[in-house]
Amino acid sequence: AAMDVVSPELNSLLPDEIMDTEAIEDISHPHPQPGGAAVQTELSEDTPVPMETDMPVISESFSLCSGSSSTEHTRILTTSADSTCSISPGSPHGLQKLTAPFTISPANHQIILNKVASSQATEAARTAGTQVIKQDGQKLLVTAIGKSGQPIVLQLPHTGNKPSLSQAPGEAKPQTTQFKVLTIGGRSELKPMTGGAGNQLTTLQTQQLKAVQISKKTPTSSAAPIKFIITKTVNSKGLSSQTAGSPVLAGRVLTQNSQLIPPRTIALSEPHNTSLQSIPSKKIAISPLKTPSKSIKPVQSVSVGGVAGSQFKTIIPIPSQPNVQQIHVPGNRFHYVRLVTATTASSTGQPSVPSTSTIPTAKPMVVNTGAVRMSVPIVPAQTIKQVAPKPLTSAAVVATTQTQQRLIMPATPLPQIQPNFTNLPPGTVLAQAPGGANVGYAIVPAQYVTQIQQPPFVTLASSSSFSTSTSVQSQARMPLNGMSTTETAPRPRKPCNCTKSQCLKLYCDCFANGEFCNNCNCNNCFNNLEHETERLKAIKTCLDRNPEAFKPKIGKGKEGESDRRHSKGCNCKRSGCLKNYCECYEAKIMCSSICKCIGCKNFEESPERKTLMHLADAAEVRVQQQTAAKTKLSSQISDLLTRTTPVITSGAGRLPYTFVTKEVLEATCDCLLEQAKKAEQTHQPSAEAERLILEEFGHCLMRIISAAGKAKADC
DNA sequence: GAGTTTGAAACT
DNA sequence: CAGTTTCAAACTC
Repeated sequence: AAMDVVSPELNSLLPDEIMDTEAIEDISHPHPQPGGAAVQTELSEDTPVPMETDMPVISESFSLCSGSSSTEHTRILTTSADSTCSISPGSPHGLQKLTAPFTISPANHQIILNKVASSQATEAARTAGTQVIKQDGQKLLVTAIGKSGQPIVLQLPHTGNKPSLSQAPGEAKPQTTQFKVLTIGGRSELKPMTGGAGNQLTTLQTQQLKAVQISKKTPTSSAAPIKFIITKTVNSKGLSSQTAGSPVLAGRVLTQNSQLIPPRTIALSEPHNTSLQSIPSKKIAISPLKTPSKSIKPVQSVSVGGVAGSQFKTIIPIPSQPNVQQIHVPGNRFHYVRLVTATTASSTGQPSVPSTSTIPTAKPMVVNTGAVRMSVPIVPAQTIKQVAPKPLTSAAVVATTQTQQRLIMPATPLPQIQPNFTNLPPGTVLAQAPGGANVGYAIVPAQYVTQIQQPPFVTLASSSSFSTSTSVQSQARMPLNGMSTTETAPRPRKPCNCTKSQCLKLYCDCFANGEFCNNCNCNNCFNNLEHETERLKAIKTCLDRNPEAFKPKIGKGKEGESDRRHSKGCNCKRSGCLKNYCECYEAKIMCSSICKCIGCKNFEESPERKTLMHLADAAEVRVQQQTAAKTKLSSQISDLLTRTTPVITSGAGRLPYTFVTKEVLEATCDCLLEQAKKAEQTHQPSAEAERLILEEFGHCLMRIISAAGKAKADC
């Protein structure tokens, strides 16, 4: 039996947000079959999954079905329960279906879906740019790496066969794993998989890397959590030779044939030697997203089932920037990145071999969690300040391939800290596997990106930073026109000025928002990677005090955004709730019945409030007008200079003739006339006179040229 | 920019 | 849970 990548305890504690942001599709069995384990998702425990549905089993093969049209942006991932994918009877954890909304960029068409049992495999795959998930000894590796139009390679190792993940590519042990190579038009090819050097990624260096990670959480009661991660990787040109040169351990990654035409239908079969039972129907939670992202086009979606049911569709907008894909999770202001590091299969007795030893180089892997609106800006790499390089064994880096943004997600566990995961702020390493396995969950805020400079080690993912507008600050900055700031240009968080709290208390806005301090003016700041331990302790303390500490204060009301209100209400006494001291006012929302404020004027009919709002509106308009005027003026000046100023920057510099102004011309003429008079007065012959005049003219020209050169030098 | 005011967070 | 203190942002001058 393979070790759980994520312990059941930890898994059960994982917050919904994590799943949401990961675009994890959960499949649960609504009607547990006799002899078959009921599939229950973690989300089903206490969180309704709106998109759950029953899915009939269509085939006995795990299949990925893409859209029928090559130009179609919507693709469907279909998994049906069969002997290979269903749970064996009596198995406490039954994962039968994998439904994963993920984006498949038309340009890359790379999908990596891994289910691997061993830690080495996990690490290896992770290093190789894949995500590994194991299920009870079963290994499922679906990997699609290649150029556009290349097939998706899926590998499904046998349950009984443990991958020798630590082995070098060349010494891969023969395995009876079978995988199905999916090609365009549904053309598939089933091949035996024997890990080896031949199974390597060979096209990584020339392609963009994107990944969508989809995992499934198992119910708390499940003894063996099952997680699926579907990763779509698109090689990025930015990927260095490191990536290219990194062999996939145990040969779990197959070389793509770049000559294939764009895939349309993807079918993945997963033969198993286990006596798994097929499940007639599945309850599939396609998307934990409570609300689909707005304004999404083009859209790529993955759904479970052979039918491209819209109800299963998770709409994932594809941003113009291939590497920027974000997930908008309403109600969540953080974006989460799950880090699943390798675990040691204790039950199997498989020796724990440091996977890193066999990994020649770190391989950046981008996990696209889907496009989202952003309210937390991703700071360009140039602004990266704090760097906390971590050993390869203790840190993972999430990176975007193009913007060079990286997230370090420290996987170093902090056993003594077991906070309420639901309320953990970003950047928190959630837990360590009970068995000592190195399992880390990291909730990483977008701003985390700014913490990292070096692209260390295992780069996992992601441009998926996002933040919904539910945070107090985001809402507070919502423009008066009602348009969310998340729709506009991202605005950097205000730097804090903490002096005594070490930025480890909720006094600090950065900390309170689950962000690291970045470009702040704080003193003795501990809210950074260098003080990971202290920060985690502080988080725990805050959560002990208030489990909701890191949740947005402004929750959506019953009727949606128009009815937002403060979760606790304010307690203002002297501000009349019409100053930014008031959290309600700051969030641009009315005080509600739960507020305990005194002398509140922040209600709908309040004349003071209306006046204030009008003033603010006017001020806003004024600022906008001024800004526009400045912009216009600047543009005009620039244009004027461009048109009136002669070419200066050309290779030869400003041309001398540009200095022949009217005055210069007159002076030159005067000089020439003076020379003519002089020649006349001295009774010079006409030829000599002409010579003198021409000579003077030459002198004038020289002077002009000299002046031009001097002027140029001065510039 | 220094000082004051304010209310949430932290503490008792 | 209430009262007090601490804290950093908001605000004023």
